[in-house]
Amino acid sequence: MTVSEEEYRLKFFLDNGFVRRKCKVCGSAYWTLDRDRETCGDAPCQDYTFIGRELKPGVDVPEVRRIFLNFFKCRGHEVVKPYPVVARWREDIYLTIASIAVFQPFVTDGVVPPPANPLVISQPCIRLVDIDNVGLTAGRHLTIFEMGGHHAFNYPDKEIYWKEETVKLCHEFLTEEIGIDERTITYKEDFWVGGGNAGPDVEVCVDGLELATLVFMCLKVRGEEYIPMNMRIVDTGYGMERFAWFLSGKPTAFHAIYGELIDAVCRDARITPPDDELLAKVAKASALMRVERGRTVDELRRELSKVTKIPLEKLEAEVAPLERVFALTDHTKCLAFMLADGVVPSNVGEGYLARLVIRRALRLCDLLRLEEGYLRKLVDEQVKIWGRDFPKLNRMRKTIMEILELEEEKYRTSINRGRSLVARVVKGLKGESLPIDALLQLYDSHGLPPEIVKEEAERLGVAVKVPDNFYGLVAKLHQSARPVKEQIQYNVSGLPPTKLLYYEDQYMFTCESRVLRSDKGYVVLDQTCFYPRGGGQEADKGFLVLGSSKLEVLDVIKIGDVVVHVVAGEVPEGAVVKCEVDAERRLGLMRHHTATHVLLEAVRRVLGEHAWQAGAQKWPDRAHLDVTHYKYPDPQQLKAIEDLANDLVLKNLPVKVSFVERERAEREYGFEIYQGGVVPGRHVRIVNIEGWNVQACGGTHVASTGEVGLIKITKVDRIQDGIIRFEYKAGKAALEYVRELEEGLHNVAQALECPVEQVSAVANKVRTELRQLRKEVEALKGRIAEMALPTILERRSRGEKVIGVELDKVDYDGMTALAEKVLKKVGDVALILLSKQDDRALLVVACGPQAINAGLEANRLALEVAQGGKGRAGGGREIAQGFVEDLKGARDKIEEIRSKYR
RNA sequence: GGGCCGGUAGAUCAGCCUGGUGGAUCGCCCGCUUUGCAAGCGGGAGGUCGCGGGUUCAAGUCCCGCCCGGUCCA
Repeated sequence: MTVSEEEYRLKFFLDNGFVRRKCKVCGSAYWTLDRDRETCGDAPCQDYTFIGRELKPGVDVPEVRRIFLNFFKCRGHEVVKPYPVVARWREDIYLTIASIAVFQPFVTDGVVPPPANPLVISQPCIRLVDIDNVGLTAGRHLTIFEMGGHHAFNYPDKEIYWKEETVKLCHEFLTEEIGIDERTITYKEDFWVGGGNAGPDVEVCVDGLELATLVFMCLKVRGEEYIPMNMRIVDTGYGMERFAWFLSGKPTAFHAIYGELIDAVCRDARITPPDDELLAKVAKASALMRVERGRTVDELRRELSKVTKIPLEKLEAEVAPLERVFALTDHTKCLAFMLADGVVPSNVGEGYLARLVIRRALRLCDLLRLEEGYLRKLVDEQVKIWGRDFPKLNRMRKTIMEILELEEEKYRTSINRGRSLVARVVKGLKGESLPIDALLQLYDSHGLPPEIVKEEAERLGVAVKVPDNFYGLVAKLHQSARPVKEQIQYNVSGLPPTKLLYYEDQYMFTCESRVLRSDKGYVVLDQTCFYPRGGGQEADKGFLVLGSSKLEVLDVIKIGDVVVHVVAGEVPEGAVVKCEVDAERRLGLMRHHTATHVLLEAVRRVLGEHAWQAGAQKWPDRAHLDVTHYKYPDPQQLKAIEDLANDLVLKNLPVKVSFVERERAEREYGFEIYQGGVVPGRHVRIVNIEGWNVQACGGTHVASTGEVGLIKITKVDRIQDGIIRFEYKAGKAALEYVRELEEGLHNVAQALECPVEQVSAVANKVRTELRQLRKEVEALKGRIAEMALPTILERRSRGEKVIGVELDKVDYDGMTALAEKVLKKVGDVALILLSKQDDRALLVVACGPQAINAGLEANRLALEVAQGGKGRAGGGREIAQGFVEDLKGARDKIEEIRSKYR
């Protein structure tokens, strides 16, 4: 995208004596007051010149935040409270990655007005894409940071402010409020694309550090094209941590953000931090490094050594441990926020991201030789520090600690399992070094980081070469196309929105409607009381009645604003039909839907606020609810949940449904209303069980909780790590379920011939008896087989080398046991056993060592006998088995062999 | 959601590739030995080889489906 220079030729720049220059390093155009300036002022075109300057020594992040918010408040902006770091109102991203993310997509699409206009916010943001670089760049990269943003939303009919005012505000903030020399400020021209939107922007840099970006969002990205938006949005981002770093003049941002915590961790890890001079040198140089994804740490370190002329060994020894401390403090703050917002570690979704950060942090702890449980300790410190401004951290402290303890345990067992796995792989190794394939497999299948494998393998004396592009190779393993979801395609263009009668009266099961369109089994009406599949609720079934003909409704779907009835047949367009919803079925669905809201709240109250709905499905006779939680609930908790839910049913509270403006609903009830996922539109439908639970929900509900009837949890399952599924039944279906259980119990009692009260005792007795009997049978089989033993030994002492024995209804096990006993005593016989069954005879041939030497091999003999007896056989030289159908033929064959070896 | 790995004695695992008598170590029980001990010696108990189907004379082993666990990626 080429942007016209005019986009940046602001009156503000021209009036105040700014000149436009091109950076001699990167070639970017920028505006400056300093006519002698040669570079754009951003890293890596120049290094950091603010380190050690101490413009405002001792300033920290809360202080910067306060200054920032207050400045813009005084200039007409309303201060908006920060949103969660988990972006539950969005489907396209897991985490809040920028302050503007808070207002996407509904505000930026013009669907919903912003909470204030203009507004200012300091929003904690999490970005994990650069996690590898955290610590290496003196704090330019962080997983968690606060983005200060002043935003103005300009509508076609209402202008707040645009480029001129934005840059002016920024400039005033930097110079008047912060006290930066205006000649050191550069405004670099740039074009920004992200989140489906785009627009020109200027990067605001001072002394090598980009302090803010001012984006003028005015385009929508449609494939290859940019199309103008109706709205124009001022989207600014000021790095609070960067300001703190810049103002304090500390060697790294981590010192500015965490202060004494860095020293404390260094002490705990027994690290002597390098002096500030060395640190400053490294920090300045890090500004010049091209830090991109895909470049390895080793590579960067080598470059750093070259730039600073500090020997690589010195860097490794003195700087690397400190960088790990930086990364660890960063990761622990990130975890405190993620977990406080209710992320439960898992192998899927945002939970996986949490686990990723936890595992990296634990690995850092190990590298720093910090004791077990240190991660928890450090996160606890972070909760204390940041909980002052973000009270939710304190509220969730107990849950956070519990989760971290469980995760550390999992990590340790996983690593231990991994170590023994490495030992096994090494043992099976023929060559000297571990192949890359094995290394990849250990990581991909068992989560073993290559360094751990290397460490363990080298301890066992096997060399390991970890390729520089290791994680790239891992990525290669996962190149596969994703399957496309199947969906009914039906063109509804030209049709008016269907009037949704099920929202006007949830108990309306019949109505009269005009047929707007009918073809290929799809019928669209002007209005309907049929509920279409959606929000986890199954579609209604029933009939469309026209005169004497009844058309069965098989499915109902909603495409845009149009409800489409899937039927077996056609109705004439323009006709008026009577809709008849299967009322009994729909009532079942309503009970289960309301039961779901009731149960969800019970679950959250018992398990905690981190328990978020991760999915739900309602059928007429059952439902399930998936919830994020980190361990299997114990029986007391389950009982408490069930009790709580049923208490609420008995209270018979009204279930109130209303349409509310989105922003009002969010303000009044919080993001907890989006448990079932994001719902589109200006107005959201709010289902309110007063005093209990409020949800944004499009489903149909009963009018009061009493109508739900009994709620019975039927099964609790861990469907994924970090997600548990409750299956339950409500109303008549619950009764039916209990009845079935009762019937089943009676059947068991009858089968056991005991009273119902004693089934478990009797079942236990039967089980132990069965075990005993099985053993006894086993022993008896051996004994029966043994009975043939004296005869066999006697025949052998008479000189028989091939001994044929016929048994009756002895199975393979018994025959094998006998053979074993014989061969234990004498090694020079070939034993041919036949055991008569109903329609055939089993055959086992066993040969002792001397017999084998003499040419008597069990498998060969067995085959011969089987051939003679119309059977089949096979096996090894010592023992072989098979069967024969013709007993006489087998006997003859055995006789033949006997005579051969007499 | 997809890929990969695994499920065999109370625990950790071998056996599976190449089908033919289910094993090792620790733990447990009994006995011996020792002043004592996480010790030593001897003996013993302990298994629906995750579940179901198929192939085969024969399946822990091969094939298919399912369940459970782990792990990586989105």
